[in-house]
Amino acid sequence: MGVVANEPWLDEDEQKAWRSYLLMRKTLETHLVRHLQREFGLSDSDFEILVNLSESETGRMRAFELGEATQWEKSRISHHLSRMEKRGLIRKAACDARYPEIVLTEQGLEAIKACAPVHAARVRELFVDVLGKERMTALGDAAEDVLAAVDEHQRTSCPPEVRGCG
Amino acid sequence: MGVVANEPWLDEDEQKAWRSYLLMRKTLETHLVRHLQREFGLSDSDFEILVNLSESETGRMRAFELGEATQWEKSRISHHLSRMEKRGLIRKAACDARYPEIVLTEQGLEAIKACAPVHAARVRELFVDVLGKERMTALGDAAEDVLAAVDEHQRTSCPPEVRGCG
DNA sequence: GAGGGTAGGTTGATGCGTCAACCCGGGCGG
DNA sequence: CCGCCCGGGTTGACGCATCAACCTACCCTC
Repeated sequence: MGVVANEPWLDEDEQKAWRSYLLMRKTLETHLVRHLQREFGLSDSDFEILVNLSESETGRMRAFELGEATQWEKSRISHHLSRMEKRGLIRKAACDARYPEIVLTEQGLEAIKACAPVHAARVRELFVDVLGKERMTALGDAAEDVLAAVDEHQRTSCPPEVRGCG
Repeated sequence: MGVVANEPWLDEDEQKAWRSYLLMRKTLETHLVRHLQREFGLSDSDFEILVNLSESETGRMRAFELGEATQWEKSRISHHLSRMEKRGLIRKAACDARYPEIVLTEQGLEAIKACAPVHAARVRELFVDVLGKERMTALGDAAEDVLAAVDEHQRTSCPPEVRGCG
């Protein structure tokens, strides 16, 4: 039907690059996530939480700190922490008499210690080493620029209540 | 706890670039998806199907062709097409006496015609123009390299039954 | 000290993505 | 003809992500 092809809102090169990016992004993520899941029984969300907890001084954080760190919505945090608690990866410790702290359990610590190096090696093999030092830095910078643009776009062209979570 | 920080499986620069990439990827996607959803009531999955259908000669494709085009699992295709049919964006036409063809409805066509230019403009603003011609091409090339590496990795280090969908 | 606002968190509904299991018809070896 | 596999497709169950609504302790102001 050529709805898009006949009115190229992105020109050919732009389309090509954009679609390559989309494909890479999806393929790489799917691949990494699948491995994490099959080898360690962890989802990428589990991994993200565990990384953040394990990087903290004490292995304990408030839920909303995790929210800031991960940029997730609070309800997502809440839901996911519940699931992780059921599986014994974390535990909620009521110390503040109000807001529980999220504590990394022994099991959670084992899990992250086991899978992090494997995961990192895979990231290195499939991304870091493929791109090489220079393109990595370039990509990092590019990412910052895009992030800035999105932030700007959020601030200027969205009514505040549309901006969402953060 | 410094589990990760003390044993840097990626060095500092690598981490920084990788995490910038992750953040950009998520932020950009969330932003685009949210707009698509709020302004047109379309999910990114809807959009992807509609783009593919609308780019075909006839506006009709077999489900498995859509599967190839999108790289989705067959069950995902099936589920999603059902949902889209319920909403009147597509329709299943039984022409082959066995496998139905997926047909773009009038409504589906309207939807994609309405949202594609807006979406493309946003992609341009937040991505294409931010990066500029050169970095775009560089990124496109980089994406191809990463894709190749993942393909390679799938072929070599995964047992065939783990490789998944396609 | 009563009312309102707000930040942190929970809950439920709904849509999406994946996995495993199944269905079904066509091709093929015996 | 029977049994088998295989490709295309559907289904159900489950975990995940988002949205909207709600709860609640604290703070502020009057």
